[in-house]
Amino acid sequence: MAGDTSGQTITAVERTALVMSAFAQADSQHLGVTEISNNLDISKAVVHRILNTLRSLDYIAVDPATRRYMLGPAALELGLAFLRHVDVRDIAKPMLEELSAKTQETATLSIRSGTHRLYIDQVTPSREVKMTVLLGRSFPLHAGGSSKAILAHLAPEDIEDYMSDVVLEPLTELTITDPDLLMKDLARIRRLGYASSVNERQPGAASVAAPVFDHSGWPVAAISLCGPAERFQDQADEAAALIVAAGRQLSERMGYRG
Amino acid sequence: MAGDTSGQTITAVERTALVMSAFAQADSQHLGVTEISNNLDISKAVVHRILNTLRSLDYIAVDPATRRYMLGPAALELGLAFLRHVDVRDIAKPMLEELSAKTQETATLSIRSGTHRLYIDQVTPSREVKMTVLLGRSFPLHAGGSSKAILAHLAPEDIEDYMSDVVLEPLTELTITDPDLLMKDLARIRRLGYASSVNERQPGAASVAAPVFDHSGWPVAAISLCGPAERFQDQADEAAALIVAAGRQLSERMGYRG
DNA sequence: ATTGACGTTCCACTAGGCGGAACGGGGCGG
DNA sequence: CCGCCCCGTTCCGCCTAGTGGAACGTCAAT
Repeated sequence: MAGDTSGQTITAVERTALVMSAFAQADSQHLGVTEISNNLDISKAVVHRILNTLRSLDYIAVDPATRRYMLGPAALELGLAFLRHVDVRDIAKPMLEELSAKTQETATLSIRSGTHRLYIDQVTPSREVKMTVLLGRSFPLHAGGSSKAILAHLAPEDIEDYMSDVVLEPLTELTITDPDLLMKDLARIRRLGYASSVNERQPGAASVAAPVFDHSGWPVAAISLCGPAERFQDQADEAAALIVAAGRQLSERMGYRG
Repeated sequence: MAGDTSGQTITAVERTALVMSAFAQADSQHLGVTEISNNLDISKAVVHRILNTLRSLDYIAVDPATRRYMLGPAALELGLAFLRHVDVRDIAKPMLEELSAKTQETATLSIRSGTHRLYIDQVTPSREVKMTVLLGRSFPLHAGGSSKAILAHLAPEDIEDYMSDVVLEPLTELTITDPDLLMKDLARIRRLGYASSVNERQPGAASVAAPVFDHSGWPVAAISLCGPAERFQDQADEAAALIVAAGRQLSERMGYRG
């Protein structure tokens, strides 16, 4: 993944990026020229010129008293711009397409909204019998693969709250309505990294789903593969592996640091 | 001011910083090589090499389908690192909450970044019609309450520089674009201790803002209260008193000695 | 006073970046 | 369905602009 060396690069730029990363990863906010120079094995002269250049554009600030360097406001601007631009839907779209193409089943994306979750996108395969979900429709967090994938990774106290505040209403005959059973299932989901569901939310439908974490580590969305129950079961394992990988990749691109 | 050219610099690094800033300030998340090349007047080959280098270190991500570029997770890491080291935000948080609770309007915190300022935090009230600002978005120092509160308290020569170097671009129909009028307003702001603005930065929005001084006496941030113009005007005086007190308190806690 | 460590600048060398031009491919309109 | 156009990408020779070892100035601690 990272550290790809394909294509042409510029060493000066690479060094600049390394210097910035040194600040991002440092414990203390101040770093000195020599310190950076030693750590990255770049000559002091170069480190100084890089810092000086970045300073003129507010990416780096310098404390005139101590002559030490720290990150500047422009660095923050970058980070917040990333957050502003990150749109799960855009990023997930190509993944949904790939997932659907590979399995010939329906791939969906849901986001959490309080005690519910709602579908915000889907890609369906080109075949006669297939599943289609209702975009924008909201479902409680205890029924269905995507729902459980999110619920399982909330803070323990939030899960407790959900269990006590929300009545576990059944959507089908197979919806889990017993808190203890649900808790057990959630633990299993955390262990496996994905949730699976058969006829829980919709009769005749089965799914596997993985959580999507944002930069602060909370599950904000879920990505799933679903289809008609009888045929879907056959490839559930394969689908699970795919969905876990997709969830992980999507989380990374949302800024989640595993 | 910003844009200091003292000392030695590296053009490749400067260009890199400009490219990154292009992403930070862009409205859309995707930017193309040609687009950047034209805007910054850098040859396509160079832009491509810069992006490719940054990509290998996760500062930039590329959509393989569209071949367009966007900010990568490392950019977020930078921003979060900056926040970790800046304590204005932590100190201000409870004040923002109190301000918002008392007035039932939105309280914001901005910091200066060269000739701009950007929102780094906000607390919004629980009501249906309310104002929300875009965190990380940067605005020039002449438009809006928070901007003017900072500008007014810069060193006189820095204000002069700003007026002469920066075109007073209008963001709305009511943005002050006449240098003389702006100077008069700044004087008023210094006299009153707070800045107020109606429809200057955003149509339909009004605000009052106070500067926040660091230990060396320079305005590094601004704290504000803002809301929908018509309803906010009614309690502007009350809000002004609150914001002045908050600004003073925050400055003290940043090490400012009146 | 002396030392050492640090940030900063100097200077000659040459490695490395530069950019105009050519290439390849994907999308859009005809 | 084809051709056109535009975009991202790479090529290649020129030469500028970055490099880094060394020297300098400054400060703090000894």
